[in-house]
Amino acid sequence: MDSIGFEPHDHSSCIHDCIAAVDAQCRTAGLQFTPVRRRVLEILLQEHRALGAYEILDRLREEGLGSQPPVAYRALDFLVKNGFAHKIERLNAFIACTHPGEHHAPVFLICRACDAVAESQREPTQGQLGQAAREAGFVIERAVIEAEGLCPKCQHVGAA
Amino acid sequence: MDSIGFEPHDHSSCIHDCIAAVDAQCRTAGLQFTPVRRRVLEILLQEHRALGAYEILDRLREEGLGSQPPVAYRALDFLVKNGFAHKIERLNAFIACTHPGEHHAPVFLICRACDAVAESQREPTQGQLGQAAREAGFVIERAVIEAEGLCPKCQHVGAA
DNA sequence: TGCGTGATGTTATAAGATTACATGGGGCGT
DNA sequence: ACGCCCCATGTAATCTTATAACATCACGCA
Ligand SMILES: [Zn+2]
Ligand SMILES: [Zn+2]
Ligand SMILES: [Zn+2]
Ligand SMILES: [Zn+2]
Repeated sequence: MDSIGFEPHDHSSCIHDCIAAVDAQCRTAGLQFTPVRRRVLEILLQEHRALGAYEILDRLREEGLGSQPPVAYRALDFLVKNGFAHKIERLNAFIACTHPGEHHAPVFLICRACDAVAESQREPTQGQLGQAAREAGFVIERAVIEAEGLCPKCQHVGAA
Repeated sequence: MDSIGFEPHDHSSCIHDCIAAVDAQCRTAGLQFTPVRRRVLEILLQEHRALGAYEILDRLREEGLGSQPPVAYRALDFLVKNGFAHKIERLNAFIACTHPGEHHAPVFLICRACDAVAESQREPTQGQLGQAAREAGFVIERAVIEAEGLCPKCQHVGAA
């Protein structure tokens, strides 16, 4: 569960740890970490890539956990609103957060070849976006920062 | 047609100049700046905000320039591909470019109150996104950088 | 027990985007 | 002039993504 998602890691513990962390946070914050919500987060955690809402819904349906779009969207809304997952605007898809709960401004690196997505974080009010905003007198409340390109693994595949 | 879109400016000349610039560029590059494509760009230029494809299509339909989605999407594809317009992923909407033709990496500031959108530009491989990418060994090919918040005008309206 | 709040279940529909196929005009070599 | 290719456009149908609206249920609490 490191900040960058392209390196190999112990994935089963990655899932388990993250669920446990979110579970604890929900308890503390008085949020209901219900079966559907938990399952959706697990589904997202199983991949380090973004899943569309309807892909998630398909899996829920197979498991008898709900079959209509609002079921998936509501669970995703909950996860996103509370910082346990993020929406990748560029893909209209969702991904589990790799630093759940911490107040953060995520930055995504999306591999166009293998679809892996890495999450990093940066302070958005600093850097070039912050500078552009200050010049314009604009107050940033939320920032979408998503880069598309090739992850380390896929660069080597195509290159000689 | 300055880089930041929140300041007042001579809008009619802004439209005219931009169309003329794109027209010249198309001629140079051997691209067909057809009536539909021109009209879509004009429609986009009339607002400094992002328009959905179907909003554009509605206007085209009123003018008898085409009534089916592909007409709008094809014109938008042309404009986006050639750098005359941009898609705002966060809004699923499109906006005219304020520096048409120049090879550039746009950064958008979106006012959530009045929907105005300002385009600025920064070199994406520098700054914090570039740093995150380098740390991960990721090669950026394209970056979506969109900030939501309040423009200068709308900050003063809400505040006392 | 009765009430309020928040989660779910379900139907229908809105909004955004693409596929596939038909049509039509301009340039070009013959 | 003719046939051909390329590209833009016209049109129908379909697909994907997302939300609105309303019914139901379970829990905590007065
Ligand atoms: Zn995160
Ligand atoms: Zn990859
Ligand atoms: Zn631009
Ligand atoms: Zn504003």
